[in-house]
Amino acid sequence: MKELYNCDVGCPIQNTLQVISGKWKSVILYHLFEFDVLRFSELQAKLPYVTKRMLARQLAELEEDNIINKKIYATIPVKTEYSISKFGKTLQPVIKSMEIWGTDYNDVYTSK
Amino acid sequence: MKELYNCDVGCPIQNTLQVISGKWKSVILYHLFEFDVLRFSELQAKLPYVTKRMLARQLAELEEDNIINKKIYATIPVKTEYSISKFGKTLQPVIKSMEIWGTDYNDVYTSK
DNA sequence: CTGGATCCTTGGCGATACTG
DNA sequence: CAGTATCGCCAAGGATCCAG
Repeated sequence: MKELYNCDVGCPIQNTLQVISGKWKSVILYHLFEFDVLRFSELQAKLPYVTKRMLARQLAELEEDNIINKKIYATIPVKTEYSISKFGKTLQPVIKSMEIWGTDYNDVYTSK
Repeated sequence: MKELYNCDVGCPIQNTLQVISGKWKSVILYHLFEFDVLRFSELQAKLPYVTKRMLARQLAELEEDNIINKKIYATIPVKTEYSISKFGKTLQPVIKSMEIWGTDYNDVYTSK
């Protein structure tokens, strides 16, 4: 069950949070925007501090929300590929603005 | 202690998350961007589902990060005012893009 | 290789009471 | 009014094992 933001004051931010607030979702999306298609193991490599379990959960939620597409190759061993869905691409401005800010003010936290 | 996103792969998104990932921070910022100045009790009224304790913590963290300014009037009873700092205003594109997406895709989650 | 199921620990967070 | 302090619960999340 994913966390719910029950906002009764009609704050539009809440809708966005529903989708990207997961602890690692925006980072996952960032990488997927950059590389278009990534396998599970590749994502794991990019987020080494995130456990497999959490990564799988976050991916599952993103897929539930139709933000990403999951493609399973029934080879042996199995292979999966994740990519941003058409709907997911609408989030690009959000992720991009976060990326820009994070780049501009990189020093703020690395210097701490 | 605030949660730490220890990303060693140099993902700029992480910097942004450090600042706005708190459970209610982006919503707080959204309201502060809209109203410029808000008292503690006014923020409470806008986020009725957030406990006073959590609101105070989120505000304290935002102040620590120099995102918001806190002004205390030593009257009786005490009165405080919160506003976005100069540095905090650099986050406007991020909050704004979240607001836009949330508005555009409002129906996605309200219809569920 | 890509997960799911299970167990177990931790700390996030609510409830309540207290203070200047 | 605007918080802080203390207690306690429960769910988020880690570790490990299992499976197709």
